[in-house]
Amino acid sequence: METPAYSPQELEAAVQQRWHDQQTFKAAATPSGEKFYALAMFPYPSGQLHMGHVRNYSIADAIARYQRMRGKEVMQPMGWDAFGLPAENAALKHGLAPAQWTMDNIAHMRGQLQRLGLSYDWSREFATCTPDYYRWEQWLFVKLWEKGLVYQKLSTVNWDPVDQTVLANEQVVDGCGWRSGAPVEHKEIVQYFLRITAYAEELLSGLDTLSEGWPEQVLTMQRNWIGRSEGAEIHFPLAAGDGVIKVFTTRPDTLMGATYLAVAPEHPLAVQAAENSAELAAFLERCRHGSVSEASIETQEKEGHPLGLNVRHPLTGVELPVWTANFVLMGYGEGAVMSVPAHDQRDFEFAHKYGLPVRAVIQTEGIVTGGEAMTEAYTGSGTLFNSGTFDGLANEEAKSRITAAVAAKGLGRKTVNFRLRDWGISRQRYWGTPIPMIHCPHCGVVPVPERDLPVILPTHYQLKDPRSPLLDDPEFTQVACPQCGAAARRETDTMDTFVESSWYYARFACPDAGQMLDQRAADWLPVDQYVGGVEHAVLHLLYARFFNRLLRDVGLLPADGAHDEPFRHLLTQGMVLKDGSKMSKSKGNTVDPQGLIDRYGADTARLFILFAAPPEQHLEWSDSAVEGAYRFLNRFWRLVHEYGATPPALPADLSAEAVDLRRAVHQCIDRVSRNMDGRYHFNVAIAAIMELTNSLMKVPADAPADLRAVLGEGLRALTLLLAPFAPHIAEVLWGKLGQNSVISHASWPVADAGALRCDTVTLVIQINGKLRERMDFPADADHASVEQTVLAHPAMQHHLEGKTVRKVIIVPGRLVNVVAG
RNA sequence: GCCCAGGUGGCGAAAUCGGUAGACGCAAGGGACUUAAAAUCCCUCGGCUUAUGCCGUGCCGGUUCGAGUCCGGCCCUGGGCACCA
Repeated sequence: METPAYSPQELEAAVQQRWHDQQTFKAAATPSGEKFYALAMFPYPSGQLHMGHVRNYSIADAIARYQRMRGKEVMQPMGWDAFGLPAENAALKHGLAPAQWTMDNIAHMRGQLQRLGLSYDWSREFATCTPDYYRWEQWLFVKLWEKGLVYQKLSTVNWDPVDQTVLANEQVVDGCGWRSGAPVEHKEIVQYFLRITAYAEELLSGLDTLSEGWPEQVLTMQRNWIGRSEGAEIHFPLAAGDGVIKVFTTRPDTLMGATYLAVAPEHPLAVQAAENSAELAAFLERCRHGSVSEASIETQEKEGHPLGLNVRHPLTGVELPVWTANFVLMGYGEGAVMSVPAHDQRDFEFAHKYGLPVRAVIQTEGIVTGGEAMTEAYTGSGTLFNSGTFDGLANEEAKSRITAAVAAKGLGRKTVNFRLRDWGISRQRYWGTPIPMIHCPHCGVVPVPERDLPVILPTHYQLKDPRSPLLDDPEFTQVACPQCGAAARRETDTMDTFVESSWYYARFACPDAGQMLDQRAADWLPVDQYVGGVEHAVLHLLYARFFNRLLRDVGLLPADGAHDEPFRHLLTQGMVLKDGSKMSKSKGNTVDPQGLIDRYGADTARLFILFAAPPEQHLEWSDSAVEGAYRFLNRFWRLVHEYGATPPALPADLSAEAVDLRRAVHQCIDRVSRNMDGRYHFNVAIAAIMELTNSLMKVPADAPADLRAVLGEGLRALTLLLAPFAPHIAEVLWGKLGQNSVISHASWPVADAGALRCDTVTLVIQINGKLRERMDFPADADHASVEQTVLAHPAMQHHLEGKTVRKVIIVPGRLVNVVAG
């Protein structure tokens, strides 16, 4: 019979229609068996699916399909992270409403995703820009405000003086506004903060519970981000007048070496001192330019200026000058540092630049500390000197002794500091969740009462400039105070879009709930496998871990310990690179996957992208390698069709050749299974599938019945093994092999231990670690007989001529190394 | 600047524990089939020298019978750095 051509377009459409009609991937409201919640990070609807999406969703779907075949009850949802800056940019550019642009993009991208044949339960889909979703964020915001977990404080933003608007770090290009080109200024405005630092200890200790399921790299990054450090808070009294400058240090042992203090340019004392010094005022003004991002602050030239005031050293009473420096961060610790040039490299460089004294107080053998000969700071451990009563102490011991001495004078204490800062969630932008607060001239800041939620974001504006249209819309801003009824003004700031992505995974369990979450969230959570880009290793993943605890603490998730962490296993996929750098919409170096899918079909696109690199590694894009995946699917298609329908039963007695082929079949099942289970080395799994296909293709059509039967067994196994990667073709070929069931719900094959057994092993024979020979041995040969056989072998005698055998190392099943000299 | 990764043939990569370096695929070259092309199938494919040899996993050094893998020190590339998502 003629083999029909493999035409993926029609085939995939038909299979997708069947899945749709049979609701193959719809998950129950509540799982009854062993549940598996598979989740890929939901996309921002930028307009076009890009390769990163295809990779992300192919990986997550392969996992979901594999777990489904392993008998788990799988739920895999999909939705849209729909608020954000690009919608405003696009709206400005094209004169559209951001809502319209966003919804059009969602419609288009939904079609693209559906074309990929991902096993989603589409009935759970939502977009975060709809009031049904963001209203619960507003509800939670008010709850957290009442609990004191939301508060207001001044914070620095990038300000474009021409466009009169706040800029995102991304919109600051070389220190200037991206549209206006004007030099960016720092501006302090009142913003809302979520008290994530109240959860710092728990977010840190929770990482220990994830050591099995999360990549070590991500855990390390989060630990460093939270940055718990033990040290001391030390107060330096002002020499003139009342008051102290508080500093935090992890090195109280070096206190006797402090020669000056440095405060942030925004520090109140710096601002106050500038009133009497034009030069200082000019310096502070210079510091007010450039991006506020940490990267730009840390890489700029280190500069400082004296404030013209002194503090007293808390122990010696000696007066030390106070400087301001552009590298001191207002947001970390107290916005001030004590400077010990001898034992801190940045202080050392700063002191040399400005001629400030260097006083060494820690010494160790072989290192010069102090004097002209010192060329860099000594930051290691050692013994104290130049330190009065502390001389001779080991520096670790000195930390607690000096802290105690300072504390005894009421000028400090031992403390724990975190690098983690509270999360500022106010955005002076339009396209986001309105912050549900009202500013009343009499009552101050008042939350919107629950009965008035949601505060709906108007969507009818046409944007003309970057300024938020909410500011100029009296229908939105004019409101009566919920407390006193007086005329009040509605808050026009919106929330950081990271808020939406911090709890969507929970909402997917109960997308239609009449409250933020209901019991179904507890039933489906935690997510069993989360898949997304490494670029989210810190921010998104930390915020979601924080939110999950907030949800627990307002009673929406059980406080049973099993629901503290939102994501049990995490796979951080590598980026798709083009020409060596990240493929991203902002860089404009994207490759449109649509052409790939149109030409070769979804199965080829998926198979190629999973085969090209292991999921965690970066994938450098290349157009040329796709053909190979397509050729393989064609080969497999022909092989199954040429074989025909239902395979015959396996005879009891198999020829040696059939036994070998059957071993290859079961080795393949074993290899693919081991590379799937928890490891997800898809590229190796697919290579094993290709390898067995090559072997099976060598079986001739007129081979003996036993060989043909093993071939049939192999084809059935291969089709099952291929199903997570190329599900459409697997579905059709499964039917071709005489199976009536849907392969998506078929059982994953299990390797037969008997078929894997092998009577002989090939050992590699080395002399001094260099490969010389290969020899076959019975699988159960003992060491003595192996050694004897190897040394007696003529080739070995030749190699060993004139040498003395000193030792023979035998690694069972692998090699023999003869040490000779 | 700080934090985290990665570096293996012409290319993407493979190598549970320290034990045959380069599976599988791409590209390339040769051949079969064909009037021809496409498709398909077969063969070769790290380097040097053409050997039963030597060298080879970014660079330098170390541990070991044995190092892509472990240790120390560098170099290069990528990602994150709190308002891109």
